[in-house]
Amino acid sequence: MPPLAAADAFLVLEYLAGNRRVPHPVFSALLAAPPPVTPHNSPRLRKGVALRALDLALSDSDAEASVLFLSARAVLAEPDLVSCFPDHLALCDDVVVLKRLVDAEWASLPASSLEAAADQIVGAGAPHTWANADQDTRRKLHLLVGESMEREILGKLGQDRSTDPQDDEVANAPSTSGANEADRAQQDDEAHLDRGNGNADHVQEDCAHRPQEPVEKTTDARVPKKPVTSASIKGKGIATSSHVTEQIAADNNKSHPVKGSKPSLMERNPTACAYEWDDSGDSEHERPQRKRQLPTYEREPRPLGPRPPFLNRTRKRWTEIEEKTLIEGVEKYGKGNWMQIKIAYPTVFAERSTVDLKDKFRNMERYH
DNA sequence: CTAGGGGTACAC
DNA sequence: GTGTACCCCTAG
Repeated sequence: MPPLAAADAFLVLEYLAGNRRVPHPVFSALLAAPPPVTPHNSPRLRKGVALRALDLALSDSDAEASVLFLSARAVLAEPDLVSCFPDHLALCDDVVVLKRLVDAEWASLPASSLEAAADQIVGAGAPHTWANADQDTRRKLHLLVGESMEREILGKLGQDRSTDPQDDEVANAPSTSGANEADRAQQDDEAHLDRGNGNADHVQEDCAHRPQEPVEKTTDARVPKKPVTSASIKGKGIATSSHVTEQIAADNNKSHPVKGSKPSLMERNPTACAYEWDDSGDSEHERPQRKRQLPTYEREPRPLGPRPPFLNRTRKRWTEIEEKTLIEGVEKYGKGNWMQIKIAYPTVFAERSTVDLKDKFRNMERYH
């Protein structure tokens, strides 16, 4: 894997700085690692660093309140950091209140460039971005978000991508063509981006869940009798995310200039979701609005002994959309590349594991 | 990570 | 009871 470019490292660090679940020592190590990134490039990064220093000062559980308070005051008075804190923090004279104010500061951190860019592509800004994109940009956006998401976005715009011959050309190009390799390579980037978004929103704030329409039991989704041609993507050339993102950012800028002097592709996606590692939860109905408060990596230990059957997951029937997408994925990536398929359709398969995909396809082969 | 075996739930 | 759907476990 090639070393991270400074610009990419900055984007990652800027996001991580404001992610309170990333432990301070881990973040410090990342900050110290090459390529060097100056925290002064981004208000979020600066403030994240400052809040981490404050967190550290307030985190000694053994120390008395007065000691914590003095440590915190020292941080608040540091010349490099003082401009990052609002005045009322320095005026606060109670540790408990100060901790609450710090929590509020964490919660009010601005979105990172990555999140903001994702939002522009698949989030709230998507309709505007897509509506103003020319053919070339649209094709690149397609490569980034994937077919399912593109359909969703264009659906909102009242458009149909099937009328665009160029898109079809991209989608249907044979696996040996260079165009398709680029497709694959960029879809890899898309996948990475998507995962990043999910994580981002997990921490950031509300994440509007987009359930698939509850289509009842499929009647027409049929698996091809012959196993689908396996189109392995392993070993293909992979474009770096920075190449793709820079190009699209440039194109985006052309078609609709956005705020700031350095618009980025990686904008925030309020619709993306990530799930906590919690075996007991059914993610569909219990997603807190503000997730930034999550304090720790800890996870409920699984009870020992034999596990009662089907207590971990609720049984969820496959929708027609899921089945069709699975078939499409197998046609595209080949049977057996379940991880690739899951990554390629993160929204559709958000609640399906790779094993689920494999099992479902096996059942479809068996019984259809 | 994937394939395959096998258990349980559910509809008929 | 039977067939199917969904899920879990485990070996490679």
